[in-house]
Amino acid sequence: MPEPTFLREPILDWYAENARDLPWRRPDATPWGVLVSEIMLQQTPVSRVLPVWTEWMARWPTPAALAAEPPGEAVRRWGRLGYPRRALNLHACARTITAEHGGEVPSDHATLLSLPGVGEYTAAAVASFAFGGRHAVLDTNVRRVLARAVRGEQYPPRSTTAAERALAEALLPEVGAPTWSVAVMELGALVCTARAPRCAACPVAHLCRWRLSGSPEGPPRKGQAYAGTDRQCRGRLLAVLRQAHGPVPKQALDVVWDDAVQRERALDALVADGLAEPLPDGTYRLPV
DNA sequence: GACCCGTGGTC
DNA sequence: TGACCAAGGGT
Repeated sequence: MPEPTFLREPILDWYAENARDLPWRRPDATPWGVLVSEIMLQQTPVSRVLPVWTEWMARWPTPAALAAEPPGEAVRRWGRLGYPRRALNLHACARTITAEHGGEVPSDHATLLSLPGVGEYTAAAVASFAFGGRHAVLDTNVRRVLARAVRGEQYPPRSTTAAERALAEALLPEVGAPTWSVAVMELGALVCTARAPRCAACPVAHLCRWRLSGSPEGPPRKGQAYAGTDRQCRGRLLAVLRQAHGPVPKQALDVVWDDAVQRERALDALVADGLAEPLPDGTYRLPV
């Protein structure tokens, strides 16, 4: 395997020339802005996050501002970003930060990790990008770049392994770790893409082990079915609650999904997740 | 580790 | 056209 540190210079030079100008990367971005961006970006493309993030920052520039709202308002303003529990998580983050951390986003990895919806990746990303900390940032982009360039595989393992963490830590420079991390992520997002990698534009194509071995196709990976699932049903039901500006009669929910058994199960799950609230009169609304 | 959780774009 | 994919996390 190529000495992994050989990757650093070319990738950092490439990033200096090709980095996108994203608002949460600007010098005036706050730790809160970074945290909001990282949670919005979970499994969600940048292009869809941009307008929602901008609205959130204008409306709720601090954790305290969001904490003052009912959780349902966060869900409503989440729009169609998907995985709406993230909106609830962000709202809970805001209340915890306001109540227990003096209104300031915590800077250390362990405390970040204790916040709802903040896992290993997000804690490392916020500690790095908002506070300059030195942490291995292993997202799907980084994992794919390292799998190809170093391990010679088309795709990384399905779940993160100890070997991947060890490699990411070994690559982390003593100085400038956050820039290195965002540079690898950017390379994965713009060049070393999952489907049709643009190897002609890649600064490390000449030492990419996967490329050098002929870019062999790995086994096909099964995607998740969606049509007809509870997830799709939940999405339809929640869309009705989001669009309404008050309680909606149950009949308004019934008309968006035919299968009554599945519909009731999904609605119960939304209530259990705190995304919907049943009222005594049989209507439903976003949580207050 | 397996499975669940939304949504829309892409080839 | 439908399968795959996108800065994951929780159970």
